[in-house]
Amino acid sequence: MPELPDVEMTRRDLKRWLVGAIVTAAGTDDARLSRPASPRAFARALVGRTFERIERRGKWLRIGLDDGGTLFSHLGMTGEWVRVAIGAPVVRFERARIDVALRRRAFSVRYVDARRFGRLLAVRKDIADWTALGPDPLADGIDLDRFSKTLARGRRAVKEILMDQRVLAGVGNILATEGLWIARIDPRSPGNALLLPADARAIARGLQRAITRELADRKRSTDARIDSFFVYGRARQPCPRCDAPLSSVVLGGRTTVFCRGCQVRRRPERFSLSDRPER
DNA sequence: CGGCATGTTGCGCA
DNA sequence: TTGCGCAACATGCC
Repeated sequence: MPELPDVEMTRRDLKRWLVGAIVTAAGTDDARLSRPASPRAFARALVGRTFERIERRGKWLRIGLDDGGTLFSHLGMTGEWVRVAIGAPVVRFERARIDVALRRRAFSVRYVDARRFGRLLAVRKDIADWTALGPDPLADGIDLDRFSKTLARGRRAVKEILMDQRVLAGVGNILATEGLWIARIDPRSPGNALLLPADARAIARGLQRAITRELADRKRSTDARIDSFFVYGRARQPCPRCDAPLSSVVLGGRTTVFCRGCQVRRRPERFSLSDRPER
């Protein structure tokens, strides 16, 4: 499920379901998801409380309670929130349950996560995972000047820089892949080879377009996933723009699809003029 | 059975 | 101190 657009859709669901709702029962038995808090702390923090607001930054959700407490949720790789009738049986891969009452209606919200890479913890102060996040491209926009400087500083491949949550919160493998294809920039290009303002601008626009596109897509169908991507998951298929067969490489441990035909690879300036005099 | 998966983290090493 | 490459995490699905 997870990446900025999915988490944003989840935030909208949870806002409708939970804001103003009072918790009548809650529980989890998964110490892994609630780490470093205890599973018992989850129920203790929630029961009797009212949800006041829900915010998203990157792939994290922060849900505020009426007593100043906070519930943090990260969907990991396979997490999602679903709403069911009160008293409904445990759903497949359910890891936590929150029963609530809202405007005289009672229902249950369940956290479901097959692989359990997600997080779900009730705490009384912000966690480092949240405070360390960089700006959110959707909520905060991308400050081109700052972004450009960040790119120029590193020699890591630009795609790895984009997926660094301290640089831009919420960009994952899909968004980085799609955004760079839209920007026509080779994901292997080192950041310090992308010094032109036009490069930062193209990447920022590519990411924004990828986010907007996926959001619109999520709104429509629930399951038309892969089909909506330009290049993600389409290695060896023709590039939708220039028809060249799409290539695949591994960057930062993640499969990366791109087009050798229309995504420009930038090389770093390896030598200054004084290092390599002409002769 | 083998390979891959939308994410994060910790470890060994340069 | 920083950065890099990777294995590991836990499980489903093709």
